Amino acid sequence: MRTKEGNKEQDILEAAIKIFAESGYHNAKIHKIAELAGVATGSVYVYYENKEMILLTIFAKLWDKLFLELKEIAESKDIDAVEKFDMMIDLLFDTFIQDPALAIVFVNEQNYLLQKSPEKFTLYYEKFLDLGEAIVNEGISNGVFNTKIDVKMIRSFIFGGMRLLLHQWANNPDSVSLHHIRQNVKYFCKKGLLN
Amino acid sequence: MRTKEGNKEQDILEAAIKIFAESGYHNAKIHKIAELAGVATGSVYVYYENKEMILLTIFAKLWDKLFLELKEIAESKDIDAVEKFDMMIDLLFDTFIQDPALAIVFVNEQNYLLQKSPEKFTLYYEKFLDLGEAIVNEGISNGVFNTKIDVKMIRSFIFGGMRLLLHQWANNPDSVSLHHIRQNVKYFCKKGLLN
DNA sequence: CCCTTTATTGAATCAATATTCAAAAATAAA
DNA sequence: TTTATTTTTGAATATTGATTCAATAAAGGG
Repeated sequence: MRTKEGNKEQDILEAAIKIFAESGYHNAKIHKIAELAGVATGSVYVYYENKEMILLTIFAKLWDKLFLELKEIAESKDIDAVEKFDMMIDLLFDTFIQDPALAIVFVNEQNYLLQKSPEKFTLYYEKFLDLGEAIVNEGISNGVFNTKIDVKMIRSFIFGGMRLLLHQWANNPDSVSLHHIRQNVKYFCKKGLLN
Repeated sequence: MRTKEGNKEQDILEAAIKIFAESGYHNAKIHKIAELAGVATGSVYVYYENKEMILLTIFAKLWDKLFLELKEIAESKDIDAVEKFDMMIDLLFDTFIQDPALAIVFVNEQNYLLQKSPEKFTLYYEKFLDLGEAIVNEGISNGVFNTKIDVKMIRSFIFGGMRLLLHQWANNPDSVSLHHIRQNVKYFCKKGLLN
């Protein structure tokens, strides 16, 4: 009997995020991922069925985390909608500030996956956006947010805007502080949403 | 002497937009583009150096058009900043409403090109965003737009938000009217921007 | 210390497709 | 017509890189 040394599954995933971020999914070579992870090329296939499964795993874990944390926020009884909205923005920024490479992969490859195998994760993605929508709707019911706005649309708009800013930041983290971006986004969105 | 029949260069470009939209750039096959354009595989290479040049040409033409038209708007003396802002949003929506496939390619492949050969077209892209920024700055000088906002940031935010909405619409044009999207975007942004 | 089991390896395979190019076809001028 | 020139063709080539798998290594139980 031989036992597994270290956590190659995780090592490979982390290496893949870096390589995908650097070269883009389609130009990323499996042997480069293996090299960075410190394993043999073949080992990658012991842990992941194929290249696409690696990408899928990255996204599944990310959306899972985001969904669970936003759920916590959305369901909290003693926080008002405006505050929840703030926390949602923070959640996204905080998630990516810890891993710029993940932010790049997220922005660049999300559309590809959505096109390639929607059934596999449209679910998570939609569930997350639905929670965001619920928060805004709560604000509307309570009379703090504007009723003139189509919430489904604005949730996508805000999400798209944040995505682009995150991407720019992740590609060049020194050019602007994420804190500054975050402040502006919150200010702009709340001004747009509030009565 | 033999003369060219029709306009294969254009036919190929139009076919490429459709195929890229449908399969994504990386999964698009040259022979499929040729087939749709009604030419032989080899003919594609008579008109375009390689696959990437086709994509580059699509973007160059698009950005060129957008830049020139926004320039017209931005430089006009007898339109105020708020109206110019409106027209800018309209310009983007009008461009893509005529060609949903182009909208999909635009959203999906822009980041790839930006990463692959920034030098080749960062220029156009930046020039367009700069014009948008100038419009907002004009509104600030005239006291109609809010000074608390970082214009460079918000121009990206708005652009990113519109991009995502366009993408959703282009993938499923019947689900929402682009007119409705446009109204909401204008309303939300102006509320966010105005004093 | 051997044996069995499981983990790891990486060179060889193999499929996919972008690109090339020699041949064929079409046109216009002579 | 014939010829010269340019366009078009699509089968053949060449490359690349994902995936496989037989061989090797390590670990634990007996």
